[in-house]
Amino acid sequence: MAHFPCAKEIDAKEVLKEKGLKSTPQRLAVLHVLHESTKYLSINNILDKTKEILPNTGLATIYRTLDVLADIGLISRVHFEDGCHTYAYSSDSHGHHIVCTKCNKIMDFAECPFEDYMENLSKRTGFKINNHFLQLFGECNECAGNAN
Amino acid sequence: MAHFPCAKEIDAKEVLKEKGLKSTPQRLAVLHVLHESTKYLSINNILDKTKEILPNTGLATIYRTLDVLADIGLISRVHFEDGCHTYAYSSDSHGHHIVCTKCNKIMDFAECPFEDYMENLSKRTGFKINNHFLQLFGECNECAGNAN
DNA sequence: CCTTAATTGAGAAACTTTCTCAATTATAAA
DNA sequence: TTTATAATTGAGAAAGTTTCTCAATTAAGG
Repeated sequence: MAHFPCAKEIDAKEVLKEKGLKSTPQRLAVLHVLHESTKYLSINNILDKTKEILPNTGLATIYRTLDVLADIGLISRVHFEDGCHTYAYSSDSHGHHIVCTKCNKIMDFAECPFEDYMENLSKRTGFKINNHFLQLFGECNECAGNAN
Repeated sequence: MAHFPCAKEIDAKEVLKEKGLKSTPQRLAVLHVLHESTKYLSINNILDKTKEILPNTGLATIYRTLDVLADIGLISRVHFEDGCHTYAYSSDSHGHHIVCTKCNKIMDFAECPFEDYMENLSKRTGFKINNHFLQLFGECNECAGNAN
C-alpha cells in the first residue's frame, strides 16, 4: 500500500470513520490516485491506476468508491461537455441555470458575476480562461415556501 | 407544426442558416420543447415531447439535435450530479476546478467569488440557493505559452 | 480473537450513446 | 417552378457506460 503524503489523505480515515464508513484499501487507493494526478482521469484511467496499487480492484468498486468519496466531500465531481446528460433552454447565449432540487424547475439567468474575478484568477493560476460553467442548485419559492 | 411564440425560436432559423446548417422541423421542434418546459427534461422526456409534434422522430436525432443546438448556443448543457462522468481531487471541500482544454490538466482553487452575488440573485429569483457548481475552462500556462 | 455489518469482485443486466446507411428533405441555383 | 446536391433523418445494430446481484471477504468494535 502506498504511503500518503498529504494531510487530506491521512484525514480520509477520520472522515470515513465519522460517517460510519469503513476505511478500506480500495477507498484510500482511489483517493491516492486522484490526489497524485494533475490531469483529468477517465473512469478507466482511475481503474488502471488503482490496479497498480491493488491489482484485483473491480470496476464496480471504482464507481461505488467515487460516489462515496464525492458524497463525503473528499473529491469533487467534474463536469465535461461530453459527460453531460441533460440540456435546457437558455434565453441568453451566456445563460446560466438555477435548478430546484425538489421539483426540477429550471430558471436561467443571464448576468454573470465573473468578469473581474476572472482577470484576478487568471493572473494567479497562469491559466488563460476561455470559458466557464456555472450552475446553482436550490429550492424554488414554491418548494421553499411550502413545507415540502 | 407548433407556432413559435418566442423571438429566439424565430431567430433559430437565422442562426442555423448563418452556421450553414439546415433549419429542419426536428431542430425547431426540439428547441420548442425545451423552450416550453420549465423543468429538467431527460433525453427520453425530450424525445416523447418532440414526438407529440413530430411522431416519427428518432432517438438518434434527439442526440444529434441537442448537440447541434448546444454548439451554436441556442440551448445550454446542464449538469446534474448523476449525469457526471468524471471526478477530481479537491484540496478543499468547497473546491472548484479549472481545466486545461488542451492537455487536460486540472487545478483546483478554493476561493469562491459568490457570497454577495448569491444573496442578490436569491432575492431576484425567489430561489433559496443551497449549492453551486462552478468550473472554468481554458489553457494552462504551458499550453497557452507554447504555440501548441 | 470473534461477530457482524459493510464492502468487495465478478459478471450479468440494464441503460445510454454513437454509428451506419439507405431514404428523405431543405436549400440554392437554374 | 424544377432540379441537383449535400445535409439530415429514422431505424436498428453496435459500442460503451453504469448499476445490480450475490457469495466471499474484510474492517472494526467488543
